[in-house]
Amino acid sequence: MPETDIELIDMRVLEQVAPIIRNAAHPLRLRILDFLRQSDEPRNVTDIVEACEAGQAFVSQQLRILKDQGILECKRTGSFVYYQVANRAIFHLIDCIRSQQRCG
Amino acid sequence: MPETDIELIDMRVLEQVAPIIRNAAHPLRLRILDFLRQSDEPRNVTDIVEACEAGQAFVSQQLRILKDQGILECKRTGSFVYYQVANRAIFHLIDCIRSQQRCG
DNA sequence: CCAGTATATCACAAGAACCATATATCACGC
DNA sequence: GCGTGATATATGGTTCTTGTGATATACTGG
Repeated sequence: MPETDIELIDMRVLEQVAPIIRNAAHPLRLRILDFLRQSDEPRNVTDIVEACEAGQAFVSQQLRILKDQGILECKRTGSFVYYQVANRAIFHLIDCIRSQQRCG
Repeated sequence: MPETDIELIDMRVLEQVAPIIRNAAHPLRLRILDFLRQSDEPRNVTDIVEACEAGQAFVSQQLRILKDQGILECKRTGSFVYYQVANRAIFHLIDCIRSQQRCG
């Protein structure tokens, strides 16, 4: 019975990481991340809205959520705001989904 | 401007996968999954409760959620119910967290 | 300053997630 | 059938999430 020497991930790490993953795990937000991943360059909000086929306000809110989690970062250029992925660990998630396409 | 030939993951796939990831992305559920991953053999509820340092009812609920998502499966042996990971894609998640320990 | 486009925020109602407490079921040995 | 340990479900208050419509702010060109 190998039950003594199991070392689990620190609960504090889990508590820190869970909301990040959880926040990424939303259809629209995954789509945004996928779009940015495929684009391979920063994209402005209008482009993202188009790619997502969703309302502007809603997309903007999702961008905010992703930015607050440190998943995205953005920079303003004139009247445009360009977003890109800041935490590349998220690419693991996207790539995993992409490579499986039938996880569940 | 490379914007035409971007092929995004099908929205239906994202809608299917998102809740699975979302449901895994919870501190206690991640801990359960981590524990089962490290154990490398099915574990009964009491063991899991101990490893998680959480209430029995609560853990049982989380197990149910994970099972409903197809992430876990279980088999009964006498009065014990043994759980194990059914969808090994989840290990990517765990391993990713484990290897980074400072995603965010 | 004004009009127009780009982006962000607010407010809200419906619904879902969280977690605890209490209670139920199930299997076993006697 | 009874008592007990193992596991599951019910219930409910609180908090978080979702997606929408309205509105605000930021920047540009004229």
